[in-house]
Amino acid sequence: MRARERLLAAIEADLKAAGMPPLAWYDVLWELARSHDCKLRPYEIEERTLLAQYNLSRLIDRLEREGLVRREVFAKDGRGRWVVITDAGRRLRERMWTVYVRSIETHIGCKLAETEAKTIARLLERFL
Amino acid sequence: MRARERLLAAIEADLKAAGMPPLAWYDVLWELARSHDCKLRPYEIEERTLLAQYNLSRLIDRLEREGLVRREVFAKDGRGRWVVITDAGRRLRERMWTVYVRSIETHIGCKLAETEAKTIARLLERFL
DNA sequence: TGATGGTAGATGTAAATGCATCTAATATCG
DNA sequence: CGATATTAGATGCATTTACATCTACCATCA
Repeated sequence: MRARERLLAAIEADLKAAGMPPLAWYDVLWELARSHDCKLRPYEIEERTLLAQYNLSRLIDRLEREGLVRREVFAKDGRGRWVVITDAGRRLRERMWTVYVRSIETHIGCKLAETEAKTIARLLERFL
Repeated sequence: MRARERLLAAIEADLKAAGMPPLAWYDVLWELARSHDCKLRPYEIEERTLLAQYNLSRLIDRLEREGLVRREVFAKDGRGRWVVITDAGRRLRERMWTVYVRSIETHIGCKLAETEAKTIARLLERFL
């Protein structure tokens, strides 16, 4: 819990210092960018990011307001929506990644050997 | 990050189901209860819990409003305060612990062997 | 001593979150 | 078919958090 607190604070600070939005934006944009058609249903984003439904709904509002994603109708089910990443969204994600990857290397990579990182991942994935 | 998300959600849910306040309250009460004189300076709580200063200040407001802690003057430095845990605070912490410990056992203990838990702790403490 | 800078903690305001609930659409089953 | 239940996502409202700044006090040093 504490390690996560420290690391997240450091990474968020790096993003902010580079004039970037919060990490949660990255997570959503990344899930969209790597998805099959660059679009996902809100509930799929929810599952992948573990964001709460009502938080995600509003986060999508913000992303949409910034032109990073677009909501489209989901024809097969009138209740559903597609969330589609835009070119601007894709570009922002890439720019965020250059900051993020450096941050990961600085705060995490240099403190863990490959095998150690794998060990942590193996043990922690039991909780998922 | 995800493991923490899942675990914290589960633990918070257990606390809430038992009619208890959030885990952050526990953390503060616990730091106070185990401190030398059952009192700490706000900045000490901040260091131990990693809560942000402005969040802690308001969390202490809430705890004080509930009669769980008391703010007292810190004679040696007029800028400082003592935060003192009250009997009610101590009792609440104990009641929270009975829920919390069960929650830890349910969600964590049964999924990790002692040595595995120690491995995680050893690796993650590099970030602290 | 008194100007300057730093520290401890509080707080106004804006933004985000949590909770409960709502709307609209679909699924189920008599 | 029609009533009822369920699901996807949005939203009103209260609480909490973030950011910036403030107040009060202390430390330093010319």
